[in-house]
Amino acid sequence: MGTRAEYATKPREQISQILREDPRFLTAAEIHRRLDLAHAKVSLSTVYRTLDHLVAKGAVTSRLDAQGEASFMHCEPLRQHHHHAICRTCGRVEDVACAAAEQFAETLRELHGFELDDHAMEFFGRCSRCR
Amino acid sequence: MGTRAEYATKPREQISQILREDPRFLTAAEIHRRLDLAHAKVSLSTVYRTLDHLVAKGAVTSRLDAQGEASFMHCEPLRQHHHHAICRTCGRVEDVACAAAEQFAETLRELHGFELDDHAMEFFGRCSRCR
DNA sequence: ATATTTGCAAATAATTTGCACGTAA
DNA sequence: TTACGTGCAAATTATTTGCAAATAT
Repeated sequence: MGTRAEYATKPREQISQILREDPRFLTAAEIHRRLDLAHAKVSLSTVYRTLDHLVAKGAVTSRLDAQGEASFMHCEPLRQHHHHAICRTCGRVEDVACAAAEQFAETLRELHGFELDDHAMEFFGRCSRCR
Repeated sequence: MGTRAEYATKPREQISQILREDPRFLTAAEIHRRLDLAHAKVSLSTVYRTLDHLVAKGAVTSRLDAQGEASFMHCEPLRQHHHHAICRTCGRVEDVACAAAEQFAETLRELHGFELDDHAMEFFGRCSRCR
């Protein structure tokens, strides 16, 4: 019914692997470039469709970078609510537990009468390796 | 020298006014539509250029909506660092003082060795009027 | 066998740009 | 008068889509 069959294809496996091996947000174009380097002939539209598929599946998270370009990272956002700290130098992403946000929700309710139902937070700086 | 002259033109005044009168993030297309309704004949490219100008001036803030489309709001971000609470029902935006973020920076440093130099936070829910 | 996935080329849609003309100073 | 701004049409760029061929089940 609701769920449909899912085929294990080479492009999907290759794209998943690229994402699993690199904890950074990559654009469709960057992934396509890496496939080229690995001599995997996958079209750009397949990259887009596969990424959509992985996001729908819950295996990958996407965000829009500063230029408004979509980028993707291997990350199960449904597992536990958390945020990301993105290193400006190496691009590496670390998961950050969500705690302050809960507290913030309380503040918002008290000061603004605003009932929170979602939030987005991202942090930028230098990770411990790059400092 | 560095700074260049700035002319007060009708399109700029009209666009600024639209933004000043509505505390919501509006897309270029939406602003263009409102100009039309007001029988102000301004081209869409002028809307884009004017918005860029206002952002560069520091009078307007922009963000990318969920679809990746740029939207703009009258807001001087340089005045004081703060965040936004966006009402899902009416779209009205309230400024939220940044305080928890400072505290969060400390947590990040302790737990991850991550040196924070910027952050972005957005909150979604129902404002006091819409609850 | 057949449902799903892919490649290719063409279509979209937001945004930007070149350039000749208009306008504020 | 001259630097700055605008309109228009064309270019750019990321992303999506139609469809026929390929592939996994």
